[in-house]
Amino acid sequence: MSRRTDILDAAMAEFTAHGVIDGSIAGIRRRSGASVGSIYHHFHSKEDIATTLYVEGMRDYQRGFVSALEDAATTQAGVEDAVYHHLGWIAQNRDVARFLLLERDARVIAASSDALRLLNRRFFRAVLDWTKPRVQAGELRALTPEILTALWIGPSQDLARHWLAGRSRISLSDAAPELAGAAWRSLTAAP
Amino acid sequence: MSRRTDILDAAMAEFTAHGVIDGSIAGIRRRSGASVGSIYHHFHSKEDIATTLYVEGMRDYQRGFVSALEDAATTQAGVEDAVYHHLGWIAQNRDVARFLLLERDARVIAASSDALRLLNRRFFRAVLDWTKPRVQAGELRALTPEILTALWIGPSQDLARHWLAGRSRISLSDAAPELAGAAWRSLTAAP
Amino acid sequence: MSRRTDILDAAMAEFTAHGVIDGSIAGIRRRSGASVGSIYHHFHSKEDIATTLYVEGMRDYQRGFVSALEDAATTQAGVEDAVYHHLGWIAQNRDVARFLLLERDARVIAASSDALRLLNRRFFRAVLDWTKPRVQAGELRALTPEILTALWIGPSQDLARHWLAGRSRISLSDAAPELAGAAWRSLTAAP
Amino acid sequence: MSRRTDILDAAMAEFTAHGVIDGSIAGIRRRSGASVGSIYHHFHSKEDIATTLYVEGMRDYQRGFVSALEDAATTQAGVEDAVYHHLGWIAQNRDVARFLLLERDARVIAASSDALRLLNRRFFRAVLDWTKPRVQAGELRALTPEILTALWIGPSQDLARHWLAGRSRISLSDAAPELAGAAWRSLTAAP
DNA sequence: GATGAATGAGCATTCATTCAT
DNA sequence: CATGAATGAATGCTCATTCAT
Repeated sequence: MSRRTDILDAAMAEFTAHGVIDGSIAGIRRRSGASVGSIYHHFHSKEDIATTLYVEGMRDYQRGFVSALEDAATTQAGVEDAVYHHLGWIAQNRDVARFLLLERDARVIAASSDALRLLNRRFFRAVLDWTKPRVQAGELRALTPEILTALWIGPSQDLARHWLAGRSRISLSDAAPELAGAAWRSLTAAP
Repeated sequence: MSRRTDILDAAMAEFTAHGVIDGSIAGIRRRSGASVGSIYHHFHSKEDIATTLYVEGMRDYQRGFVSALEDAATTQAGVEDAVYHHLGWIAQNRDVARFLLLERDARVIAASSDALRLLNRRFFRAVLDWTKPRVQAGELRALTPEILTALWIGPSQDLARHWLAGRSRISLSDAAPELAGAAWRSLTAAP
Repeated sequence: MSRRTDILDAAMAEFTAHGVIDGSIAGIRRRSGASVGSIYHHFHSKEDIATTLYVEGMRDYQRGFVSALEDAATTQAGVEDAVYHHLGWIAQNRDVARFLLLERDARVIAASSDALRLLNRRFFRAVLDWTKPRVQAGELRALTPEILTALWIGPSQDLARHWLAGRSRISLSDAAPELAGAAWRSLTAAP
Repeated sequence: MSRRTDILDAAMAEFTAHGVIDGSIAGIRRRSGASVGSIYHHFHSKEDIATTLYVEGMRDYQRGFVSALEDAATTQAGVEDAVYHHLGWIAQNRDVARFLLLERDARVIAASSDALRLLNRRFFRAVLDWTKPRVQAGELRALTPEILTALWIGPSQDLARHWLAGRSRISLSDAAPELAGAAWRSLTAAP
């Protein structure tokens, strides 16, 4: 089990350094100390490793997001806590976040992964289960899921992307209150 | 001049299909009809081609953005027109937009091109020149440039990203009014 | 180990036939039966292969030279035996010798190999250790190392070069007594 | 005519810097300012340029060598002056000398050149015409041409090679008297 | 004489993956 | 479980040479 973990850690570092496409098995081998054969004993392919990392990272992120919603006392607290979680999780998990947010190669993150598809379906369902009654209660505006997501998380996502790329001088936690407030206003203000 | 243009067009198609890293000179050759040698006669390297495309695309986008601001009669119109331009330009230039927004090698491209750096500096300067007096006049809130951008364009960016990846069922133009309105509220509403 | 040796043998043949620069990995592959990947598994680069051959050849030559000196009963025998060894070794190792003497990329090879630098330093030291006391004893003339080498080995080197290039009709062993005698006279005759 | 000369000068510089094989037409174009097409208007091929340079350099060297022999008052003066000329010419024509002495690629210096073959034949004939009567007169020992050359010029050649490669700390003119004297003794001393 | 766009064969090197031990 | 030698397709790029203008 240790070997497997070593390999995943090494792969995370390798992919962080070079991206999934340019990251090499040789690099993972060097960082992990495992032999090529051993890596292929634990994983089917490089894509398998990338998918595993992607899914595990995504699961962790989504779990926190849903928890933030469920633990919130009010609708406003839920909307805002989700933003705080988003920014906080990214700040706490720079490497994984960089991987989840900046890795754009569709072939690699493979919607081809059944695990990932299942994960996403459950996540969207959970978020929808939380928002729907609140929309019906008039607490949140009626928006299509895409627009709702864009208004809610889009700004944080944009800032995080620049921050992860090293192009932002302000910290995510400093920006959080502003972005959380804006999200709440965007999801509630009359048009 | 025709050859050079043919090559750029072919490269755009090739990079759209496979990304910059996996897109091959062989593919560009096939699509353009030019020989390998001819391609290298006109460009130094594959990255040079990518950078050229990137810079030309970015210039076109930024020009439209700044025009939207300068042509606007009021501050509100400027903020909203910029959002309309953002979404409209992406819808009109799918391939280029996909290249600018989804290309994971943006770091490589961005870092290597002096032309791009200059372009971006001028763009940010122009946008700042437009917003600054309006902030001082109290028409826009005083926000750090990063947060201002995130609130203004972040939601549109997020939606466009999903749309370009084929994961959105609503059209960008349908979403535009909502996002434009939200941008204006985010940049003006009292905290 | 066999594979590695096969590759070195094939490379020697390839470089003999075409030189290091024009000799190709494809040629080494064809001659050795090894795959491209296997060649690169054993060596870093084409230059690495060339350097390895160069160093091993040089080591063998130098070992014989020093042995000739150390085994000689008298100073005259040492000087002359070294000449015999020089010509004999070249005659016995045509391919390697051609590689060591005629390879125009010697500068590249020489400059890049720490192993080679070390080898040469030890060789010059060993030769100096043998000559120095004999100079002090008045058996050999006091000459700068460069001139000593030129007088001692230069004529043999010149003849060997022509012979290796196929431009000499006389055999090296036929010429040896004359060149050995001349070397001894050059290193001892009063100016 | 100027263009042709420019090209030859540029080629000399290019070949000096990179060798004939690695020196490129592009490099000659850059150094000469001539276009690719212009270069090919004046010369058939890269090899043609190399051969031209080689032959012109060789002609100049050989002319000086034969002059030294013919102008000498005595046999000893002739033998020694030839050595002086050899070292002096190399010191005065570093680049050309490097090209003539270090360029070892047989395909390039092309014994295939009729001009070069003719040149060499005449040179060897001229030298032989000078030595033969002096051998018959007992002034020089009876040696095969190869060995005679090796003893006469070999040491100077060896020293020059190291000097051209930058591996010699003593100047050629400082070494000349010693090498000239040694040459005379080698060509005359009783065996 | 001069220009430079075009050609395409050829090269060194990389890398995910397989498999015998 | 682990090792590392072996595979070979694929890639970006170079460069001497040709030729229409």
